[in-house]
Amino acid sequence: MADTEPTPVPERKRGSGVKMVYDLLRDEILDLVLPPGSPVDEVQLAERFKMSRTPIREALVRLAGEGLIETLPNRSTMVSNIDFLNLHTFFDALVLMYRVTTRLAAQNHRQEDLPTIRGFHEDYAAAVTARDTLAMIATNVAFHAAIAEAGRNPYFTGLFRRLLDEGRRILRLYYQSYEEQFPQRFVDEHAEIIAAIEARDIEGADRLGKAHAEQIVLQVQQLFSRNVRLDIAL
Amino acid sequence: MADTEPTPVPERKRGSGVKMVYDLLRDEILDLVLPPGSPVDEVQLAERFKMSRTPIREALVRLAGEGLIETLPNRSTMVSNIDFLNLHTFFDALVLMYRVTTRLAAQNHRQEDLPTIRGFHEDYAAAVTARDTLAMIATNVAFHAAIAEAGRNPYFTGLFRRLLDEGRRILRLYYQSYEEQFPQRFVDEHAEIIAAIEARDIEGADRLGKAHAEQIVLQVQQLFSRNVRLDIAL
DNA sequence: TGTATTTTTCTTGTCGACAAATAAAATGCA
DNA sequence: TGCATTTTATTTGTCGACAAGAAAAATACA
Repeated sequence: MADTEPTPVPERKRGSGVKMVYDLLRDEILDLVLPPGSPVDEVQLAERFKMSRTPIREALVRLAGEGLIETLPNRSTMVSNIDFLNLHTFFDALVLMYRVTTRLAAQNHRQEDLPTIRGFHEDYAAAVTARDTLAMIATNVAFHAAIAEAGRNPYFTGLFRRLLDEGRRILRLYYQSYEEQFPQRFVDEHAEIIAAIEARDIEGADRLGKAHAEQIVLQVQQLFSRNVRLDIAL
Repeated sequence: MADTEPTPVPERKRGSGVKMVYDLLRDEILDLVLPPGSPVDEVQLAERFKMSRTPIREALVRLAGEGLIETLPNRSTMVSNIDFLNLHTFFDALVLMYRVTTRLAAQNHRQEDLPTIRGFHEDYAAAVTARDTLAMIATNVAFHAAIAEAGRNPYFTGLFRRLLDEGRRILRLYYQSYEEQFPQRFVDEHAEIIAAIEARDIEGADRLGKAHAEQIVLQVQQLFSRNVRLDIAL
């Protein structure tokens, strides 16, 4: 319980510690290695990373700023809970950002954006044929994040990135249960989206982005209600 | 130049220092007391607030997380610049958030939200008749922030708040020039928006929110181009 | 035994000092 | 004078230690 990692690195450069701790904790939170509610102890982290509490603290402040952890004053810090009761607000925001970023990509993308997007599209297709669920999640996120970048609106990409993070956490929670859940259909939809972006078909991209997002949300909701039903059945 | 404030408070409680510094710096940045590009010196702030660098630093990390300041590693920290070249991305995001939050308010508000919204509406009307420009900016922000809260989607309200902050900074920059710029018309539109929300007219609220936002953006853009033209003329 | 009160423990919040990195200033040299 | 090099100055990054606050444990008392 004390050493969760086999001593990452004993030596590092000035200024790199914060980012390292931030990135690693963020990954562990989003991958549910640190499940919601887990205590986050500064001293323990300081020992684990072989540094003083100061840079640890700075990383925690940043994580708290993004809502990934919560601090009870003078008492403790823990990984934020997933607000299952208000998941609909999450889905609303997610669908809108899918739409808007896809739309803006059709409007604002440059030629050099397309190879990147196509690359992730192919990675996703490969993950689907390999039935590698975790790779599907990761490449799907990368695909849509790349589209958002091509849309070139930092306000939207910022929110979208946070939403995708939270989605990653939620999907991890159920990733055992969805075999076949991200099917070939999504690969085809991705291809359509790319075509609309490339053709600068703004309304088409908007429509496809929305429909695609709603499909994904529907899948997750079904997954969700199925699991709840299982819980109740026991 | 050294003491910008007449010694705020020499005594304070454990844990309150960070929030105090954060709030004060945030206000000074948004009110352009600290204009874009201003250096933000940790030691100077520590002296000014009579505390050590540690809580100052934490406040700065949070401000950096919201993009209000920028840190050059190992060198200096300064107030973020306003990205005039990409203002359209700001306007796009602002209009969409106006729309969405108004729409969601019509859908999700509770009875107890309306008095608050009406209160800010009246404050704004009073500021208009008094021709108090700064009060107009402040109450307009409060009015729309209250509507967003009534929409009850923390993802949208979070982004909206940041956009309104940035707008506050931009408007401050030109606040000398716009007399009569927020006219009676906006008061009437606010009243229409309230009516649509109360009637739970979702599509109507959406439409009004969008139109209202576009009007505001238009005003700001006109203000902007007029000032640019002045600069060029000189 | 049950409850109020004191003590202890544990975690965070703050501090002052030092180290590292960068830019600016000073110096050397042709 | 012009340029490369060394030195200094300034600012941030990190550290270890201590203090404060809150919960948990221990104690006192009816």
